[in-house]
Amino acid sequence: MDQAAIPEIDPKRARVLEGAARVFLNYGFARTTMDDIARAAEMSRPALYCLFRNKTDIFRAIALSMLDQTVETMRRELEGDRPFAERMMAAIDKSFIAMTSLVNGSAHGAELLDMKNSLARDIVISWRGETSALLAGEIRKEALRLGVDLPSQGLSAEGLADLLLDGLEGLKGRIAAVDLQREAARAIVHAIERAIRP
Amino acid sequence: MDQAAIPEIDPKRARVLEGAARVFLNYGFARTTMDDIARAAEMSRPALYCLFRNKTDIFRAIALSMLDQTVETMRRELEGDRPFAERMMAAIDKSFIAMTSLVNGSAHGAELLDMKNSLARDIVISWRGETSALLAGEIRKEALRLGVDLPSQGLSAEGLADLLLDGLEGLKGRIAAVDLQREAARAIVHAIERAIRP
DNA sequence: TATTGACAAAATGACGAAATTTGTCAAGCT
DNA sequence: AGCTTGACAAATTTCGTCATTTTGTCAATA
Repeated sequence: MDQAAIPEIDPKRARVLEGAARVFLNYGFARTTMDDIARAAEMSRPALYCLFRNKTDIFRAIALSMLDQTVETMRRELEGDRPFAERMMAAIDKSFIAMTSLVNGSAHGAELLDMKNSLARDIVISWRGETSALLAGEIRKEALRLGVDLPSQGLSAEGLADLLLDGLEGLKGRIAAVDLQREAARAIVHAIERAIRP
Repeated sequence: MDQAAIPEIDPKRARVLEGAARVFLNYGFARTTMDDIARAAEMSRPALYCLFRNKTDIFRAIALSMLDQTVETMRRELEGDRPFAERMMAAIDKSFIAMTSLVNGSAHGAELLDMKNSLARDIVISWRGETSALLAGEIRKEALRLGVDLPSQGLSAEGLADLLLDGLEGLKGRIAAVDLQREAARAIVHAIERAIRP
């Protein structure tokens, strides 16, 4: 929390991150120069180096910021006492699907996802862990509400959360239309719901 | 069936495919020359051109052959009247997990998987469709045996098969050890089994 | 103190020459 | 005949070099 919050509250850093994200999405990582980023953030190029060590760090900061925001959104949408499937779908829709559609609409979105697998691999792995734990907690809570002891049924909340995330990852690559993605996601949530019922 | 069988029965083509697969796994697609392949297949380079049009065709033929073999194996393992989960796990283990461990052990396995997404994209898509249909059929059969009407429960056999395949794809990337892969796969199958129960 | 213009070092791009690889022969072997 | 081969031109890749761009870090400035 602390490590993520301190850089976030600096408005200059935020300006760079927003501008850089725009440029990255339009030109891709390799084709954007620090000068592009400086102009997008309305400051001189050297000033960037007071805020970030280099281009890679900016990219990683963007990834961290977006993924943190995703987790935050997901956590918020999971609150409340609406039915399990409804909360899960809202969380998925507002975080996971929203993020992919943002990236899909842009020219170099795919390239940036590749970058996440190399330049920001550790950040993505950590995000995956957080998200998985968050969803697993929700699944565990729902099982408890239903009076089901998952382990004794040969199930694990973590395993089901991973299944959900892998399923979302898979459908993201296979289905282009957002509404069909939502529909497929709903099917996955429903399958999990049925798996954990008494 | 016919289209796949005709090239398979030619022993010379098979020799090329075996040799080329070895070389591709060691050096990657870009770094292997037709001469490498010819030597691995113990024939002269021009002779290759009597059997395949170019290097890409050889690669695609390897992909087609391996994936066809995977489907065949899966179909065979799904036969018989053993319990649902047992047959599913055997099918997954002998086809999907076996193939990934082959690729994982080799130097340029990852690169070749990338190639499958570009040079042989259509073949992989077709394989995915076949495999999905095969697994969906099995799921549908099991639901029928249990007297469960999937659509009326908000489930679809195809959706569950896709969930299974996406889950396998995901765990393949996340888990290195084969026995842990098997364990995670078993958890997915078990979740599906519970989802379709009455 | 935050920002800038300027500067050296490093990275990238361009481009012609050299070398390798490819695809296709006609000729040779069984 | 049928299959294989060495040889050859075309295409592609690699290499070495140099010009340009980009990066990261100053001291100077407002």
